[in-house]
Amino acid sequence: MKFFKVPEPTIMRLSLYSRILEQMEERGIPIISSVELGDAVGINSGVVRKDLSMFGEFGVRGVGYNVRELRDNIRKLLGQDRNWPVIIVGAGHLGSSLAAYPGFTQRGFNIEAIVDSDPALAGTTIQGHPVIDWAGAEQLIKEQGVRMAILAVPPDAVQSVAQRMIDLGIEAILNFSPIILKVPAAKAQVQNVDLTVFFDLMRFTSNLNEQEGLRPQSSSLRGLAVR
Amino acid sequence: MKFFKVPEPTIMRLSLYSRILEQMEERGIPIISSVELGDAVGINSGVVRKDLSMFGEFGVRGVGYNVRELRDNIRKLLGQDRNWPVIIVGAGHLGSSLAAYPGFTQRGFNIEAIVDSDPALAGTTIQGHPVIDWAGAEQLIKEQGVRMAILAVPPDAVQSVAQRMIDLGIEAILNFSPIILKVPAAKAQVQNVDLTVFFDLMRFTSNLNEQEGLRPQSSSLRGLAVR
DNA sequence: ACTTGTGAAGATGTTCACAGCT
DNA sequence: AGCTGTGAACATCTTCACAAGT
Repeated sequence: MKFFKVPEPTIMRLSLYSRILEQMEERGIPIISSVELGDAVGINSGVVRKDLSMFGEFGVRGVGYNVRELRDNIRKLLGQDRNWPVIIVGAGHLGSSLAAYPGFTQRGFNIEAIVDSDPALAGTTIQGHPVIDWAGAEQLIKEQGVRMAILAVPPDAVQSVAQRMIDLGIEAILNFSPIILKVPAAKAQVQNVDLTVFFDLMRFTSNLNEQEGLRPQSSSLRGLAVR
Repeated sequence: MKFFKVPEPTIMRLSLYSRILEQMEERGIPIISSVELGDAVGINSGVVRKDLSMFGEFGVRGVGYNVRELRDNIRKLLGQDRNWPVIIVGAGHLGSSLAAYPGFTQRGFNIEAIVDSDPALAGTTIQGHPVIDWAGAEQLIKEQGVRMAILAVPPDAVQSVAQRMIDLGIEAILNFSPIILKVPAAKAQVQNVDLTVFFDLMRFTSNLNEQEGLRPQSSSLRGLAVR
């Protein structure tokens, strides 16, 4: 098996392409060009072609890409064509909103359950997904071979919850709490998604714009020294 | 006023530093080195120094950085020291979970209200924040000078809601729906945060790991051609 | 005529290593 | 002795522009 390096930005864009292609297919559009796909996700067409050419030759010169075919290939690349059992930890607002998102199932994730330590919640359902306690989680993870966990728990609980999940055999963790979760790389993979960062990012530019008037957005930001 | 380019990753890391420093201060730690700060956010100390030196000379050679001083400077850089009135659009799960996040207020955002088109919700409160209708939103935005909006609405509503917000004078939009919101740059700034991308990113690596056994995570991913 | 796939050039971001200061 | 600030080397990602294919 021959592996090669793939830029992380490429994977993130594949995810975007995948959704655009889904929409194109629904609308019955058979062919799409790299320019159209690029416009749809807000990037240059060359990036699209580079990204795709990395994994194979999916297009036809002079024509474009077959929408369904490309979608299927990307789905396969991202693993969207298979069923991934997932467990959500934390039945609060964020956990619930993730559980409520329908695109989840469409994209190959299967929410097996939501784990919560509140005994009052165990046995209930949220958006049709059962809420279970830790004992139930242990059983479920073993039985269903769950490998991915989504952490939507309060910041102070993150580290211990992550450890507990790893002990139960979880291999990949997506952490939504505003805490940088660190776990020995050999134990499990962690992806931290810190929403507050996006707020700060947005504000940083607003803050500047205020000082020089609103301007066209550019990918490279500008700063202003403190003194 | 002298502006200079700042890498977007730098801003995102400043946001992380800011929280770590907050924690350090609470624990009464007076001084921190670039190595310690780097470890805390999981990066090389050189990056920390580069990031900070961009905005001024905050440290003391041979000593380190004064925690409180550095925190204050970063707060100022990111605009966390001022009060930013914000409006959340969409009183669903995601909107509610954002409204529930306490760190929001701590970090200089003031959630003025949650706008929702459901008439049954107008007049109620979510997490202490009033839910208002569009008429109320118009008034509030004008009166309070609200400039930032957080969109947590269903995908099909995003584009029209964004337009409506811009018409009401909103200058910065943080879009959480899995749709790439596009707005003329001169009208407003948009930051799209597509959560599904993170899921796909995580799965991509899991998908590969499965084929070659779990490995240490590395920042550069590897791929496998489709054919 | 049109659009892909891709090497090469360019831009951006990161790491290194050491001079400079306490 | 220790840690910052920073130029220079390096790595990574993006853009360009054109040959190749239909």
